[in-house]
Amino acid sequence: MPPAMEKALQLKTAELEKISHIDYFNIAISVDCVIFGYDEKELKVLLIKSDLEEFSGLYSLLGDLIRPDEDLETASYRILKERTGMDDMYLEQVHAFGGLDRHPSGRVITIAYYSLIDIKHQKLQLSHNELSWHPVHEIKKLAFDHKLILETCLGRLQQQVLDYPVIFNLLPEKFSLRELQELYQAILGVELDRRNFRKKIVIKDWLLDIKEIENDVPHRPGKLYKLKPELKKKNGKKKFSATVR
Amino acid sequence: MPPAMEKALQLKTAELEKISHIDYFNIAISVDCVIFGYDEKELKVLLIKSDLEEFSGLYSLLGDLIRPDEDLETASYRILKERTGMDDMYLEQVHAFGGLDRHPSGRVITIAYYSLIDIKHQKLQLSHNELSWHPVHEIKKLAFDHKLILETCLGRLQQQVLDYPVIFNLLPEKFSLRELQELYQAILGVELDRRNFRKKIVIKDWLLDIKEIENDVPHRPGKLYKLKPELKKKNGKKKFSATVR
DNA sequence: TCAAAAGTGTTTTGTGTACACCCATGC
DNA sequence: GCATGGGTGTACACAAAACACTTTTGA
Repeated sequence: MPPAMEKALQLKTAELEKISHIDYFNIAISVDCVIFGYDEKELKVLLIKSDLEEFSGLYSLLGDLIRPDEDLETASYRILKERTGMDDMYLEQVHAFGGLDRHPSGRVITIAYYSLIDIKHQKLQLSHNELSWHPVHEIKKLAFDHKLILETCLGRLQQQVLDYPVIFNLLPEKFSLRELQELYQAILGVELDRRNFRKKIVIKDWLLDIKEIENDVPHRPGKLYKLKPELKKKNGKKKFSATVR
Repeated sequence: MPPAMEKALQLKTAELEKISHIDYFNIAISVDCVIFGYDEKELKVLLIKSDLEEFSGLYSLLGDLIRPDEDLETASYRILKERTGMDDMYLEQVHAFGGLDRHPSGRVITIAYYSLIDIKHQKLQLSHNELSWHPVHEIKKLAFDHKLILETCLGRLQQQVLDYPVIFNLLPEKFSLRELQELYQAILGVELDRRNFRKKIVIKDWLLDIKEIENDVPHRPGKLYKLKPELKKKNGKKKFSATVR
């Protein structure tokens, strides 16, 4: 018996004695990452072809079992690093999913995170050629309960974009207000008025005018902005002052 | 080897082979419930004296390991039922906590829920005399990482009370607007203007005037209200239309 | 000179907030 | 009649939404 299991036998909880102790360790724990990207004016998610027979032909989120010596965030960052080559990505825990039959091979409880990444970022290396980006709104069916997980994470993202400067993780460092507006529209699924959008963004005081303009556009170039550096923390939304309500 | 563990060996994940398979089952999973109540104009939480030596003298949240044959919500409801005698309580998942050293007896990942209950409800039976209600704002130290869990759940509750009619689970069926306002104040930790509060509540259209008035009050009695029955679902905030923002 | 998008301001409407008085009841 | 909270309305500030024209650039 491995030491951690021995240790756990010392746990005192109300009902522990009613069930064979070893059964409590028949549950595996995984992390699944919904990795959002933005390209061609669409919100996309990074998926992999499922390697389970039960789900042949279906795609699934990127996930892995949690190792005994790593905490939840460490596991998530490991998956991101392994799959994309990047670290220091924005990451946020969303929800735990623990349905009895969610995994065909056994009981697996998963903790879902979402992550935001610039698809065009030079460091992004999709190590595995079974990985591919899929437009979020065109996804019909995924392996496991991953469609539900995706929808839950999208909902959380939609809640957060209005109050916290997280969206910039989906854009290159320099961007125009048009690109930013198109991104909001893609995430929220609404059309926004250009003038009102600009006013609202200015009020939030997130942007730095870097005194450059677009080039290579077949029309009048727009000004470029950066996210203010002090807001650039990849994780920990607690650092931003939430909107007072 | 128990069957679920055998099954799990079939799991194919990127890094599985690098670590002894059995280690993946050295992680236990629990549920912890932050059970909020409201009494004497204070928000309270139901705690139990910790039965671990390491935490002697400290209180902890109510929790238990998840059984192999129950899903997360089932485990939470079981704990609520066992400890309070009530079922059909409002319950909401908040966050998973998985720090390596959060449990002194071994690796335990916990999924935190918060629950709302009317302390005065006739069916509430605290089965175990080590259970007691503690004012949330006076709690300084708890066993494990339960202080952090409590704060996280309180934060979530504070977010939700403004947009969803969840707070009524903390009140008796009939209540006055004064009681409701005092409850909001206790949760949010702010003073509210009485006239503005009433306007805001009326707009939300959550309340039913039941044409009764308080008695036993040493002043002019206020009107009594109920939550509209169609909003009374104990769980599933998805049923309420979220505030458009 | 045309196409495409940038940039900009005013009006209206709704919401949040601050604030004061009279009323009904129990004691 | 006094203490206590119940019940109500108005004015101001700010935010959100609707809406159109001129400017700049590349092709």
